[in-house]
Amino acid sequence: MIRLVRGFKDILPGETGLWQHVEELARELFGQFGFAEVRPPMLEQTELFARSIGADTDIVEKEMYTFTDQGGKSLTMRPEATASVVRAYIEHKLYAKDPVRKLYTLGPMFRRERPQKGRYRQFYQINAEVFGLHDPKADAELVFLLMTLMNRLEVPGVALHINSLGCNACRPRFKEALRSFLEGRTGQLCSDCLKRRGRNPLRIFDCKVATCKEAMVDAPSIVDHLCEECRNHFDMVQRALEGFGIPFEADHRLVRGLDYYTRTTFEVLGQSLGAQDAVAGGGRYDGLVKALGGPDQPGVGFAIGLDRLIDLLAERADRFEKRPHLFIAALGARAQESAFRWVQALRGQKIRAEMDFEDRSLKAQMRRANKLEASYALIVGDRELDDGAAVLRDLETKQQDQVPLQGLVEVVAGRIRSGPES
RNA sequence: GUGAGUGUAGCUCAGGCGGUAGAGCACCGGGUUGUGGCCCCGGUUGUCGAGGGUUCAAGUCCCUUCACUCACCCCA
Repeated sequence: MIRLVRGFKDILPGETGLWQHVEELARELFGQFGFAEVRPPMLEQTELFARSIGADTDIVEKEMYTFTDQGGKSLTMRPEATASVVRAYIEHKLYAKDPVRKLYTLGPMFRRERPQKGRYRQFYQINAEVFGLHDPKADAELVFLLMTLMNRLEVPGVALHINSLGCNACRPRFKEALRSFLEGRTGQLCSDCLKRRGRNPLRIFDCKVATCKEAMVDAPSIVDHLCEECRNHFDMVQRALEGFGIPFEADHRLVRGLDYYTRTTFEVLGQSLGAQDAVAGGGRYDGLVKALGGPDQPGVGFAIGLDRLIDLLAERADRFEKRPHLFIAALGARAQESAFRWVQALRGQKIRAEMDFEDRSLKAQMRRANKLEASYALIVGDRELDDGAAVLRDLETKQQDQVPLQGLVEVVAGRIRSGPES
């Protein structure tokens, strides 16, 4: 047997209804907020990701599906969407008509990580990006959009964390302050953190090793090192969020793994997700568009981890499965033909209808109707029945229970009186 | 890449000390019921993850391997 590739998964009937529901609701909401959908390809030139995400990041260093195609080009299955959306924004000069542009996209991403709960090698994201706005209200509105989606989906137990990472002016100064703080604590840091100290000391805030956590208790806080503009920006974002009535927690230890983020960053954490508890994350990336060869336009965006979001809603999956409304049971060959016509006619009226093709026992057919939770089962018979009157009586009582098809179908035990055309 | 746990019917799982497989659910047929959801009777289903070894004999012991799960790491 050929099995699926490690870290990949099939999304099966039973779950797809929930996926569709989430996607439909998201599309509707994004539309209401003025976002337009873009669909960039899943394959890009490798360089795009090296330049945007950062050549030193884990994603680019060891997690990308990269290969050389027959033309000798290095291509990569996208590990995230922002880079592609920015590329498209620049390439098609979407800023020309109006530099302010709100875009969203939805689809699979690929990273070759060790699979575990909430982490797959092909995973799905919904991404939203806003270009052309420096205003902190843009950050806040984007977060508001994200939390509104969580609310409409009735996602249980989520918490919003926000932070500011500063800009090119103040972040380097903070990094230095952090490094000198860590000078005296070399002995307490794990080997990973010692490496991080040189490259990206901010990441040490993330470490879960007990001694590292201890060492960081008195560490300087980024918020105390922000320049005036960044501090004001962060304050305004928080005030705007309060204005929207969104509860959040300012978390000065929140950092991001992608190099392009500046100023505002945020994360939505889901309880009950285990170690991979980030349902959504995002932030501002004011230098990215320019760095990729576009105009000097700012950006803010987020990505929702759909697989994790759906995990949080999984108990309700069954509710969104599409089932036939009506199951038509037929006894005998002639009844089968009539039933077949009926089923087609009903479908033509957008009623989900089903039947058995084999001439099986009534019991078997009823059992199947039941299993499908068809709200209604009709009997169309041309076979001699012991007590046709009883069948008819039974049907009539059911019709009263469950209205939708009254008048559409008229049936008697023993033979159909009116066909689909009548 | 590192570590731990698990791999027996479609699903959930039993299978002391080795003697070549079982239950419940599901599925199929029948009975009963006001010719459907309850109940009763009967039936089908397994390369016991894969490969090798020890043994007269291995699901059960040993080795290897693969997969899954969770955690580290990283991130959504």
